[in-house]
Amino acid sequence: MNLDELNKEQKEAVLTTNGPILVLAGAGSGKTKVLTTKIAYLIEEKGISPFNILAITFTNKAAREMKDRLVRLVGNKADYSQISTFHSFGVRILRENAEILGYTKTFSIVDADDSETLVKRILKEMDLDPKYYNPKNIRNKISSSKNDMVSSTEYDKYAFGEFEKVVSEVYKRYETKLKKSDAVDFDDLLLLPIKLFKEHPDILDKYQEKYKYILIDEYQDTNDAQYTLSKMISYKYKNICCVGDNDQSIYGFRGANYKNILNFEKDYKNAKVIKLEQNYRSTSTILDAANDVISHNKERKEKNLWSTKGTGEKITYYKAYNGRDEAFFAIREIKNLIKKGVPKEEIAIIYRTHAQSRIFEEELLRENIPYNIVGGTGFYNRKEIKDILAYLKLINNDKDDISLNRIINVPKRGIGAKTVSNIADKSNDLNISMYEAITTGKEYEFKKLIEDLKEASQSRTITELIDYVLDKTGIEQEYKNEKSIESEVRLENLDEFRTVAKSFEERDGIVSLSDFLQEIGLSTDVAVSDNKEAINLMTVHSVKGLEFDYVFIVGLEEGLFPHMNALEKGSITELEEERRLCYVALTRAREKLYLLNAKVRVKFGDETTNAVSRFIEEINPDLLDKAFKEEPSITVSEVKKINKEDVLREEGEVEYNVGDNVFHQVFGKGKVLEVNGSILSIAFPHPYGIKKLMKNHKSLNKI
DNA sequence: CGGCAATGTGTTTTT
DNA sequence: CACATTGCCG
Repeated sequence: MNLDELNKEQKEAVLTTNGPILVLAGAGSGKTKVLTTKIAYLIEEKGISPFNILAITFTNKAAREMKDRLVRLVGNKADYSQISTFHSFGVRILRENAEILGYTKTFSIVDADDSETLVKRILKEMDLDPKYYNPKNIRNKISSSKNDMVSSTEYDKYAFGEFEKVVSEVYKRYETKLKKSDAVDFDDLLLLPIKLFKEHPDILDKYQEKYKYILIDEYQDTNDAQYTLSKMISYKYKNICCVGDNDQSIYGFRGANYKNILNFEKDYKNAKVIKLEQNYRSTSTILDAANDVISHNKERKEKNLWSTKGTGEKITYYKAYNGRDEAFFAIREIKNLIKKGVPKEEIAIIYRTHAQSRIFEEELLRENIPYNIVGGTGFYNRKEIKDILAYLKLINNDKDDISLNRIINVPKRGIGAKTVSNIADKSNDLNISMYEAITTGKEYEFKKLIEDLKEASQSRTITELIDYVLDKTGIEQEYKNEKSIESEVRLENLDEFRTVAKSFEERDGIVSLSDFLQEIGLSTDVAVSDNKEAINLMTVHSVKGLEFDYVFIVGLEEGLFPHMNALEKGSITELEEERRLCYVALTRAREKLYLLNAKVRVKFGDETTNAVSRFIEEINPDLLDKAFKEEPSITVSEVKKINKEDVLREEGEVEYNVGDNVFHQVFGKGKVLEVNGSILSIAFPHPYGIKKLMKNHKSLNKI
């Protein structure tokens, strides 16, 4: 095997196959390359069976990427290694040992939405006002307790205040209901394997023998449960290779503890520590900017990341007037890049929150530029998809009260809230599932329908079953009758769902319903529709581990990036996580970075003025090339004042007529082209062009 | 029970 | 703004 492409440290990381090793790898220092080469080396040179290798990543996207790269190195053998996220690894263990833990093999997985719905139902049962006891908040508390491995019984011991007592009771009921439904949540996928291993050392031993070689990517993002799990599996042979970078720790919100990476040497005696400090990815301009930003974090180990790639182009910084202008600028630049021959897949737009994607999507659609979008108001969050999934889940596991509740009256079949709550009461009293509790009435018709679907599922493939369900339940007919654009889209989505199921079947041969449900239960995006030759849109969290030649980071404003919630709490920890997030974003680019923000942004329906992100101000101005006319910049404290004032005139409305000359605070002199109610179209000199503005806006005056 | 209108409420990030 | 929840009426 040819290792000539690796530098000295990378080579050492690959060749050290036995014993614990920690690779502290700066951004772009080739850590994925080290991991994939190392797996290939184990298989090809050390004769290790691919079955004995476990590689863990943090997102589905990263797992897919790693698998693809490994296939390129060793061919289809790669399929025999377990390369997945912690959660899908957990599903596998659970599937193989379900009965021992008191579940069946066809257990359901509830996602974050379902689990919030469950919390709401419990609050209703307890007669508590969800306005005071916020369901989302309570769900988060339960989830983070689980991630810290605090059980409901333990939580109760330390629940003192009135609110915490309630959380404790909800937590207890939540666990009972899940168990009764033969269902697990995302956190259980980590906790139950740990429980299994604690209670059954013989089973743990089996897995330790199976997974003799363990590799974990993004180790700085492990939470307590993941940390414990990886320690357990690797305990016997200690052939564990963890790769990470504390400057890229961005999952604090879900309990990640970057100290795990610092404790590695304590946990594994005589661990070898290797530092990768040469960056192969980015130009020095990009790297300098990233270093400028991250150096403002106090809680960090100094690191010396260097590049030999040359200076490259300056970073383009564009301060837009509003979100639309920001998108215009980005798309105009992207069109130029494409014209110059840059492949579309080498361009990415990255943002802090999903909500920002829409305006870029609109402009890309308008310009006919193909794009992929990762995550977001995902496919699996659409109503019609959740409905068909709930049917499939109930067919697969009739104890699944969560799914039953969702679809017992979808499409409408005259079963109202009262009936449902009667069924729920009965099921609680007799300690049976809601499905079992149904014996009479219209709901019995529903039960007969499900019985028929179950019967049908025995002799059908998933795709055939989906068609059968859509037909028998009347879901498809309902949308067909509706004949609106909305219902057309829903029908298209259902078609897409068929395609997803089909590609599963084609990949794995015949798939069992529970395998199918358990696998897609963990995916937030539709991997199948990822097309090449398209530009990429995603959040900073999803972009980690990826790289592109041209990267546009948008929405660099105080309140958005860094996000308001981190600022409001005034906690340094959270601000520093935002900064690491920015570091991750900046270091994705190989050739050129574009930093964008908007002065005015629509939020909750009305306009707010944002100050420039502190992260831009932390970058040495010599690295920036400003693509806008300089005007007095707004400081953070000034914006606080502006936001309190109303930007619109309250009285003395000004009348505008076509041809009027106006002056705008930002765009300067202009001429009114069109008056349409309270909206004016005004021509401004280059580079602003024609803008639509509100006639009562304070920034606009008649001259 | 279902439909509609009024009212309220909220947006980080992922598995 | 967009969506969820509540309240009222047929």
